[in-house]
Amino acid sequence: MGLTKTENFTEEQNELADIARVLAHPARIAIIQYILKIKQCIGGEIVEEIPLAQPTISRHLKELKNIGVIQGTVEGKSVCYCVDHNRWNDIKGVFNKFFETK
Amino acid sequence: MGLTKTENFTEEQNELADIARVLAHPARIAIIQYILKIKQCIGGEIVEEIPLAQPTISRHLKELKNIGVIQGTVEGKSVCYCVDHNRWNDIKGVFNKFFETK
DNA sequence: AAATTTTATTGTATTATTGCAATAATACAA
DNA sequence: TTGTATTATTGCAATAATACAATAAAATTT
Repeated sequence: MGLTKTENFTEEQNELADIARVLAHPARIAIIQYILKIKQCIGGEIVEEIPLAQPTISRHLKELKNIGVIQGTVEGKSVCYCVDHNRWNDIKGVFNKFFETK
Repeated sequence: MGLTKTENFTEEQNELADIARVLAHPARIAIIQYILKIKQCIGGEIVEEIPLAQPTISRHLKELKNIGVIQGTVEGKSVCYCVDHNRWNDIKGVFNKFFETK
């Protein structure tokens, strides 16, 4: 059917799967790493850094914003992106908990 | 196109994305957690535990085997599944490295 | 050998994802 | 206001993923 039966699983399992889905693309990994490295940047820099078309980057940024791992602030014509470190730590915690499953 | 341009990204980025893709389904999370909890079990037990049809479970198990996080050993009519703890630790390491990005 | 049990594979339908081109939207500059 | 720069959205095509029914495959049991 192509439709995940989320209702059969716990909130935690769905949350982890949702985050993992967003991390499941190398461009999105690369975007996170780039922003972490240079602390903050405008969208155009990401488009220059990642060899994909601007609309495609825009979609990936949207997915990353959806799970809150990055945030974009409009600054004139540009949008300044940075990692939300609180959310980043939350996500770390979600994975750590999973990996420490006893 | 629906076709990820993996050639544009590093091996590390692709590896992390590949693992994340496999974790990006709550049933696969649930399967890993279940096997970790009871140490080992046969396929039929997983089919009873997870409310999805047997062929669907079989596909999820195949994905998990593909990244090596679980292994299945044929035992008579059944297949005994367990987590490959070496690979499990590798995967932990891949995520830890990512989350420690400075 | 025939029936049974257990798991894997195939076929099919449906939905999701990825990517780019074209275009829209927004803000600043001239 | 017109133009320019930057980012977001839409439309479309191609591919991937999810799920179940049906069936196949392999080993055990009767």
